[in-house]
Amino acid sequence: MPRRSALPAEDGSTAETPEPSLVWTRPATTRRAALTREAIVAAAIRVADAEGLAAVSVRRLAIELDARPMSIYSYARIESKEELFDLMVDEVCAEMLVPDLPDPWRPALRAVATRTRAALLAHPWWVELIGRNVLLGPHGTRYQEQLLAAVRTLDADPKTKQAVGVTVETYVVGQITFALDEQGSAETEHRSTTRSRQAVSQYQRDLIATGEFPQLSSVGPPEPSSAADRDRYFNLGLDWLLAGIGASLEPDAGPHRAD
Amino acid sequence: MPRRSALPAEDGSTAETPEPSLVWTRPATTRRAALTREAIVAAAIRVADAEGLAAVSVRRLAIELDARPMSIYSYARIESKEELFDLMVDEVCAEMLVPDLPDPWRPALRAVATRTRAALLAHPWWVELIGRNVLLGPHGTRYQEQLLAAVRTLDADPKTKQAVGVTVETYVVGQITFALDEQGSAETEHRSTTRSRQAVSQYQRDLIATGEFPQLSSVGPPEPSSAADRDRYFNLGLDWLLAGIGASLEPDAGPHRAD
DNA sequence: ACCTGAACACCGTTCAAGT
DNA sequence: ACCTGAACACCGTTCAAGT
Repeated sequence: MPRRSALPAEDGSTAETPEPSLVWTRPATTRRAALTREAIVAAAIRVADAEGLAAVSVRRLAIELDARPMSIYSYARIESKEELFDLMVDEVCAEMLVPDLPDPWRPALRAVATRTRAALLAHPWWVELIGRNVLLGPHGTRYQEQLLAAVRTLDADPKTKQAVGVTVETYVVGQITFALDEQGSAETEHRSTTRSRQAVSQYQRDLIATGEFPQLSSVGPPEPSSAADRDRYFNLGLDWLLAGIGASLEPDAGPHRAD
Repeated sequence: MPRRSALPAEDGSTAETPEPSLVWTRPATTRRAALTREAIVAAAIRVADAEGLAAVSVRRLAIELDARPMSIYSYARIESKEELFDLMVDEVCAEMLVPDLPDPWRPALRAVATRTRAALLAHPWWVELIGRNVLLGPHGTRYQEQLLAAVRTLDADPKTKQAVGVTVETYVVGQITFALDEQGSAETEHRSTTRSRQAVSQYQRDLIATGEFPQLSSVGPPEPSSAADRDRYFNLGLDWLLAGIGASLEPDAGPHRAD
């Protein structure tokens, strides 16, 4: 930032014209040039990851990028904040793409599910947005293509194969939704300071003590599960799902009919 | 509302004392008595169902209930808007309770899944909230109890049985998340006026035309599915899931091992 | 034409003042 | 003590004015 000394020469210097800066001291790119759509979306994702979706505001992004609020609209070329959310959703979809998708459908689906889950754990707010933002950006489309590619070796009609892909995707998103409770997402952590974990489990213990919850009391209070536990149960459910798909669509491998 | 005429008698009337109202003209219950927590939560759910979660604001509820904004806080006895969301989430959990849960785990899980799905289709915003609001209200706890009751006839250790319940719940929530795209939720409908369905499918068609999406182009563009279709695919995926669970946990009924 | 400052119509919540 | 009006510190977005 070149400073121009418009002050009267109190210090004895005689500089009254704007001091011409040397090319070396001048930044090669102006700040404006850095205010690209990519930078804006990246900043939004950074804020959402760290502080939750609620912290993503046009004004906050402006501060983050050292710009004025309305510049966010003009430089990202968005017409509303919701369009910014569209861009954020699509960006995360890029992270869900598996570099080398195996050919057989089981490992392929497992790879997609694992990578999708990793991306969603890193960007928990995605789940909140996907309910209202359709998956149709370039990366979202690529993700759908990947899902179809994963099931292409299955011997079934296209509609059914698509249903398999969607079912697996669906399972991952659902798992994440509940995993977020226990994991320490930005919002969850904030909540736990407000109403202490202790008060919460005390309340649940009191409820169970009424005797109205025989199943819950026999299992005991739901203890917080570790990350390793959650991985294990995620894979267990995925096993069940893939086994069921295999049993229904590849009856030669072990015929079993659902009731 | 009894009016007291404190105005000077410009109209010639001589009423300077507060006119005593007849008992018949006085409302039996004051408006304040109607401003209960139940009424506030019900109004919030009504607004969220009709116009989406974003339309639920303290000020809006005040208007809806003919009260002042801060009265919402005092009468619902909430300390923040987020606590109102907690109450809304728990209220919907009540709708997920199945009146007569069958004993065998398959029909029981099917009944829970179906009813959960119906509740979520009626209150799409629930999914948006559940990511950050733990299920620990009285009805939420009752729902967890129901999930455990549904799997109690399964021959497996408690942890595994719990995983079965969570997996099914997870599947339902995931399905809803994606179903909302296609169904006409409040927000989605608003969106479709902003960016026309036509522009959207045109964009996707152009993307596919690039040839980068061999799978998608062979399946054809994703046509909007009917409600009946969505029911069918929901049940299809649920069949796969239940079949997989059965095959893994009841190997006597048809041994099949997942790879 | 593209960019943006000021203004508008909202928010949730604090807090002091009312009863 | 309980309730609430006014005020505060934010929002997203419009629009007219700047360049």
